Amino acid sequence: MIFTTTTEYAIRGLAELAGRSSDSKSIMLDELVSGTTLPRDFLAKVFQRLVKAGLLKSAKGRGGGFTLARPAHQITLKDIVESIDGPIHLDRCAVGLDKCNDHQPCPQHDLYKPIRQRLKDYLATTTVADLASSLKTKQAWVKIVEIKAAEKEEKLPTNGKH
Amino acid sequence: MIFTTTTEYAIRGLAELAGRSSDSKSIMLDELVSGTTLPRDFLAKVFQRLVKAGLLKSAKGRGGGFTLARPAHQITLKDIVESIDGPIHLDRCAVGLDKCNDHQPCPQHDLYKPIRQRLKDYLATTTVADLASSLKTKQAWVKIVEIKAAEKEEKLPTNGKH
DNA sequence: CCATAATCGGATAAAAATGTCCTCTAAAGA
DNA sequence: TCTTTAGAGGACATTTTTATCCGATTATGG
Repeated sequence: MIFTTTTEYAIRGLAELAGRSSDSKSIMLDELVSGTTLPRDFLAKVFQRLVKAGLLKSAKGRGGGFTLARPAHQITLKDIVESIDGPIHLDRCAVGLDKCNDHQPCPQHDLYKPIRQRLKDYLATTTVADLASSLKTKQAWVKIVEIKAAEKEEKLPTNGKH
Repeated sequence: MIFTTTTEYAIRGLAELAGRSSDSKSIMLDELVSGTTLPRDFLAKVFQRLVKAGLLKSAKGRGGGFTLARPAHQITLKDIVESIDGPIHLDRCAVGLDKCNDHQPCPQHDLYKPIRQRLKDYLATTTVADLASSLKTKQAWVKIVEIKAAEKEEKLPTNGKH
């Protein structure tokens, strides 16, 4: 829900990119996806689109790779979604009446409006920098859990499972 | 966004059903879709699922058709969505980290949470009765616009377009 | 009990989304 | 200049979603 698979790859890819390149060095795809579950070849296609949309810069050949076209805090979720899916059309009527829009609202339309507005705000204000930071925090979190699990394993060596 | 095509058909179909059967008489598919853009055969499949999910009752043969399995105000959007897509998984991390959930949240997760909660509330509180009422209001609205357009047409008979 | 009328359910098709592979092109460095 | 390295982009494969069709099944009414 909310995002398509392709869009999610774009989001994750950009978050990884922003998180890994401390300075503004370019990063290669192979490096970017290592340690993640991101599908290398498909992400390549997605990144091509992001390059054309102006969110990424790419360089061929040796020392090539990808860089953010502008600072991470200036790339929003909205930018990403629109680069992939085209203009966001959250304005459609929930009931599905095509002639329904902000100028000709149905009651349902108005009920849904505040939610839609919140979503829009979220998409417009959340940046790749936020995502990268979230990603790092989360990765640290996962690591801690793994360490604790390993410690537990040591104390219970009888159970050979996994 | 938000709903898949199939889910939207389900929503629209149920709204039509609730709006057309003043009492609890059953309605045939052909009658239901007449005057709408709902695809008859595909909706038939969708309705089969809703029957199995317990939202609709169906009757074969003469005098058959579909009825709501319970009062319109007791069928929520959530019920519909889950009948089609299975349990709603709005809880996935926006960043796409699979190990992220309410017990192991990442920062992004918490930012998105209030929106998700609002969406859930909307799905849980909006009923087929609401949708049917919205639909009727809207249909009346469209009719008024058509009439006004026709009046305008009479005053400008030179323009033969349409 | 037969003709009719309606959904059910299987088969199939068409379209869109997702995923993979391979060659071309551009850039860097020896 | 030649070789290596990286993304670009076309072709193709797979999967999922959406759509259509038709015979089977079930019920009604004469």
